[in-house]
Amino acid sequence: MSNNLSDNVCFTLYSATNALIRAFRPILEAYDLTYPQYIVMHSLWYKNQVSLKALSHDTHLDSGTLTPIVKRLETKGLLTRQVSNEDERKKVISLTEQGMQLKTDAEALTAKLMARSNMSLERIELLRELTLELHTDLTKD
Amino acid sequence: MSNNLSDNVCFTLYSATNALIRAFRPILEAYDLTYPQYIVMHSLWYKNQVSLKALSHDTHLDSGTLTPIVKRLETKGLLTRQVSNEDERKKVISLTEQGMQLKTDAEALTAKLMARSNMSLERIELLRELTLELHTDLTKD
DNA sequence: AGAAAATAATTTGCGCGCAAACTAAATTAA
DNA sequence: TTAATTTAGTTTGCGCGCAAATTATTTTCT
Repeated sequence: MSNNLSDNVCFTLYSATNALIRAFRPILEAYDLTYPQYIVMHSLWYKNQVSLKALSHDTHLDSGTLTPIVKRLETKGLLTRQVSNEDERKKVISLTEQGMQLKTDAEALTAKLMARSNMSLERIELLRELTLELHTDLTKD
Repeated sequence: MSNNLSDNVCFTLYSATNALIRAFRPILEAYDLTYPQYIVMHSLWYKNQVSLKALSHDTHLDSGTLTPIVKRLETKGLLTRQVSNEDERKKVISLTEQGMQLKTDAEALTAKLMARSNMSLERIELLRELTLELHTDLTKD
C-alpha cells in the first residue's frame, strides 16, 4: 500500500520528464527551439520530406499538436510545407538549408544533457529500454 | 551515434509519460479529475492542511501551475483554501469531506493502470527507481 | 458516374508547466 | 521605527498535448 507520491512509478516518471524538459530549456534556447520542436527537427534530420501524418507517426505526437509546431518551425525558416503533387490532402515537410545546418551542432545535445546527470551509461540505457517497453505496452491496443 | 528517435532516452521518457497520461485520462474521467489534479489529491490524502508552498514541494509542481489546479479542485468541492491565522501570506489547503471520500476508490488507480501494461512488477519497480534517480540528479543544483 | 466512406490536415477549446512580472504580508536592517 | 529585503501566492503570456469538430481531397461502393 503506497502513500508517499514517490512510491508511485507514474509520479516519478511524470516528475522526471518535467525535470528533463526544464533542464533542456536553457540549452535549447541557444537554438531558439522548445523540446517538442527539437524532437521534430531530430526526426527530420533522420528522415526528411515526410507528410504530417508520417511525422506524427515518427514523433508520437498528435497531428493537432504537430500542425502549430511545424508552422512555428516554418516561420523560423527551418522547414517548408508544400502541398503534395500526388495527393493534395498531404503536405510535404522539408528541411531548409538552415534547418539542415542545425543538425551538426544540435544533434549531440541529448548526450550533453545526460552527461550532466550522475547516472551511469548502463542505467541510462536501462531507463531507455524500460520507457520504450512501457510506451509500447500502453499504445498497442 | 544515435539517429533514430527511439535510441534517445529523452524521447522514450517523454513519449512514455505522454502515453501514460493519455491512458490515465479515461480512468480519471470517472472521478472528474485530470492527472495533475489527481497528483494534488493524492498528496493531500497523504498530508492534509498544507500551504501552497508545501504542496508545491510535495508534488514537484510550480506554484504558478498549482494555483489554478487547486482553484479548480476547490470549485469541484474537493478542498478549501483559507488564509492562515499565523501568516496571512499563506493559505491553508484542506480536504473537504467529499475530497476525503474519493480516497478509498481512487487511491488504487495507479496499480489498476500499471496492471494493464505487460511489465513485470520487478521492471516497474526498476523504472520507478531510475526515474526517481534521474529526477534527483536533475534537480539537485 | 454519383453517393458514401475514409483519410490528411487544420481549427477550437481546455488544462497544464513554467518563466517572469506583480501584489501583499512578514522579516530584517539601518 | 521605518526603509529595504524576503517570502507566499497570484497573474500573464506562450507553447504544448490532445479530444472533438471541421474542411478538403481521395477512395470505395453501387
